[in-house]
Amino acid sequence: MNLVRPYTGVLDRLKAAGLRPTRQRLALAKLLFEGEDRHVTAEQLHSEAHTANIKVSLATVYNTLHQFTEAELLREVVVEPGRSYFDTNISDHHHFFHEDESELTDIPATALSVANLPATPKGTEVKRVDVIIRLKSS
Amino acid sequence: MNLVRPYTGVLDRLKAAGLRPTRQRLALAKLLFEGEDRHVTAEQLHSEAHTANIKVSLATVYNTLHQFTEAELLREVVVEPGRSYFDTNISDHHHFFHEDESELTDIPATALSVANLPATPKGTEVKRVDVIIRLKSS
DNA sequence: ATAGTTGCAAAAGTTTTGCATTGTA
DNA sequence: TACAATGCAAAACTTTTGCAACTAT
Repeated sequence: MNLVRPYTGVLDRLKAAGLRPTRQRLALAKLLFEGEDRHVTAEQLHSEAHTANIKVSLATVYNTLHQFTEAELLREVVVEPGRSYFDTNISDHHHFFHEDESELTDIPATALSVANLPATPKGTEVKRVDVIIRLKSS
Repeated sequence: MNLVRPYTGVLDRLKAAGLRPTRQRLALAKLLFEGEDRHVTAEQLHSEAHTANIKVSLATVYNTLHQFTEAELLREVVVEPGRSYFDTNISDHHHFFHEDESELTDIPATALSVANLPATPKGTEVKRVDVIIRLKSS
């Protein structure tokens, strides 16, 4: 077992998710998944792609991010009005959100516990529990 | 003590917050604070105002909601990309978010506990802890 | 009167959609 | 070749800003 990351090529990952490895998709997947876990906005990823000489429109970046989210390769995190972050860490965990920097960092699920969850309303089930610890500089 | 709501006129509330009670502001405050606690979007409040024959632009609704939030008469809740909710309940509590209905409901702080909060990063302090339990129909 | 505040039209963002193009079987 | 999937321009949202008009002192 590889502690850094159970490595599978990005290509295999896309195939496993049932997504065609098109040029744009593969390029974006490489930017996202080859390296450390990260939290990116669509705009950030788009400009990275540009810098890396990958020709891709912002709309495609959005579509791709949503397809990856759908395929559970990414997780969408909503902490600010008018902007979504996409998290490459899809394991169970929570977030610090540093408001001054607009920056997210992970909190392992083991480092925090939510207890006494109230009963869910009739006819519903829990999809996910998000804990966001909002920080400000002190 | 009034169990329903420790009633102070909306006018006094605005004054106490240092906000001039202009016609629009007063009208929006009445819609927001005279009645049950609620979660509204800017668009919702704007259309309520229209229905109530209050002439106010959407931009002013946004400005007013943010001023109220700043003055701690409201709390902003971000759970969906591209839309903010404003909560008239400013006491410590958490939220269910029913994704299918795009609807928020309150969870009293006493009904749920977050334990073992990790140490906050150097130079930061906790501003708020948001717990969002995302629900789907089952 | 006038200094500060307010309210809104216009602008700026972010995100989604519709459809021509492309790629695959 | 046919058929579905893709990528992007254009459109649709939500939110913010700059400044003319207004208000309370």
